[in-house]
Amino acid sequence: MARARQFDREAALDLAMNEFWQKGYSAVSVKSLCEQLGITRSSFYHSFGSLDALFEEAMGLYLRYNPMLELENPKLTAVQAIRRCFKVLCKLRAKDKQHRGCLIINNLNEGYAMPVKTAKSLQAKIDNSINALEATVERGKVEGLISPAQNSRALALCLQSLATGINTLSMQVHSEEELWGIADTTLSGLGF
Amino acid sequence: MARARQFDREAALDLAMNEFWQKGYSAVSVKSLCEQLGITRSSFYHSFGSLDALFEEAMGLYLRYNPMLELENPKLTAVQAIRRCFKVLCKLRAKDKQHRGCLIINNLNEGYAMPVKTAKSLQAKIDNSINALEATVERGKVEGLISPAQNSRALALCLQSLATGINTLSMQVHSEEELWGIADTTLSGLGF
DNA sequence: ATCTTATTGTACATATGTGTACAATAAGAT
DNA sequence: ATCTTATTGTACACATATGTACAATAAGAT
Repeated sequence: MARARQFDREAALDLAMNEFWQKGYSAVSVKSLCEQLGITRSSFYHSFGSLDALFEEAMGLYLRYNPMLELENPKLTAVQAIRRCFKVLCKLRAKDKQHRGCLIINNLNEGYAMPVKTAKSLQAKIDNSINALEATVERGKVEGLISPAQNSRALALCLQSLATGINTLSMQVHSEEELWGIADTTLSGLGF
Repeated sequence: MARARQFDREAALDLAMNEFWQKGYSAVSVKSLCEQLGITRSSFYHSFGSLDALFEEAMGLYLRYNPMLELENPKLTAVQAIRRCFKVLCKLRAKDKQHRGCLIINNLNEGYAMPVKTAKSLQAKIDNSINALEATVERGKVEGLISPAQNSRALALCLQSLATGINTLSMQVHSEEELWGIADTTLSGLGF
């Protein structure tokens, strides 16, 4: 059998995720990551392939804690699920002492620095979110809690816009009450 | 008298603004700017001092076209001004063929790459926007169009969140109708 | 014509970053 | 004990980037 890895790959991925989150893709270099990890670039390229491959892995890890997953919660009605989803989001952002906002949204404007494939995969995450919201609105119509006269796509865009706004504002507005105030007021106004 | 400048300073500032807008602060270097401008770094440092001084100038130029300026329009009621402001924003973002979103918001997550002073000046722009919105809500109360029972700061945060959401979404949602749909629906829900 | 001085050109010293190549290492299966 | 092979260490060859220093340039006021 071959020589074993001398460093903790999970811990390295975790650190990388945090770097991309805080500083953004184009401010993260292979060199600086390796220095923080105490490994050589040689080890890095062997384990991760490239910086953008690592970035994709980091996005994957990040999305394991995605508040939008609440939308699939089978115990909740569509409207409850949407409200819960925003509640969880506000709690999560307020709890973050580093006020990092959202990794995905923070990196949307770094497209030029990435391989095209990576930039597209990033944008696809937003599309997925919009689609999940739209599906939940549709579910709300079936459940009779949302008027079928409403345009589901348009409502989903309102919700995605709200999520984006809260994520970004959370970098400067740190109080959970204020963040939830935004969500609650806007959701109520939209009929949720 | 001294030797005259050989390049167009305004044009250079314009190009720099666009670079910061499209690529973000940490993806812009003095070297690449100079190469695009066909000037030496020597000339650059003489004219602009440093990259972050240029960035501050670029923000200043950018904000000369700020849709939030509609809030000060004396011919409009507070509610009209707020709606107009979002209408102008949607039009502006949809018209941008490069889908750059908002320079200020795009760079909020680049704070780590900048001198602290510059990062703070960036965040102050957001605070200014929130304060301008809050003042307009207050004006609406005076005009009798907004209930005095409402929390002005909370409503201002809802509006700032909406503006942020639209700015960011505009990088992927290019239709003016869809963007305005988000603004119109959300504004109506909030009572504007 | 000369002088002043902002601007420009060129060079230096240094730091950071990338990607590859190849030899040395070591875990554990045979 | 030997062998296999992923991992690690070291080095090479570049490319990119920063900030400063100082001499050369040229516009136009005197």
